[in-house]
Amino acid sequence: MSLSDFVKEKRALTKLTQPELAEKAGVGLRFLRELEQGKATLRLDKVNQVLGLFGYEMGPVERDRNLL
Amino acid sequence: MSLSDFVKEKRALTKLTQPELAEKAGVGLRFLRELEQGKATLRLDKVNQVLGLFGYEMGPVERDRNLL
DNA sequence: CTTTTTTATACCCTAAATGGTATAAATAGT
DNA sequence: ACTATTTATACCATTTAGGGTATAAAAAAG
Repeated sequence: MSLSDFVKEKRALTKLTQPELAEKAGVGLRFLRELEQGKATLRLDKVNQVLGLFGYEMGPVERDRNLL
Repeated sequence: MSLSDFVKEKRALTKLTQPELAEKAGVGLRFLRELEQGKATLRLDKVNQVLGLFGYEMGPVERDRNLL
């Protein structure tokens, strides 16, 4: 599962809009959209601000192992 | 285990110097050093270029769970 | 269908991340 | 001890990510 899908799914589960999630995470709306659209050149700390709301953070995982 | 420690450990196991790893990964030496020193505002794609050499990539993981 | 809400796209601007290089410090080897 | 190798720090220049905003498209609600 890609990072963008992960965020989209978590946001759907919490029933937040993009502006709401962006505000809660303390990131710009522009950033959150690029995150959900799979932009590769994102800043790690900003991604972590978003994942933190869901109890997650970015870390090294083995490639091509699909988690669930 | 932090990302910086993860990279330092992997690099030690492969017996590469920072310049060697940086070159193999296609990132600047400056970047690799900041990575190993725990800088938070790194670009995700650059981090992935490094982790890729070790068969890893950045992905969401539950917080406070220590892997190994 | 129409209206409302949500999401996507397209700009501009500023801050800062990255690369490069040169020097200093630390570590390893003899 | 000294020397060679590796790593850390400090600077400059270029590129670009991120914030903001305005508009357009799409989805949801009525």
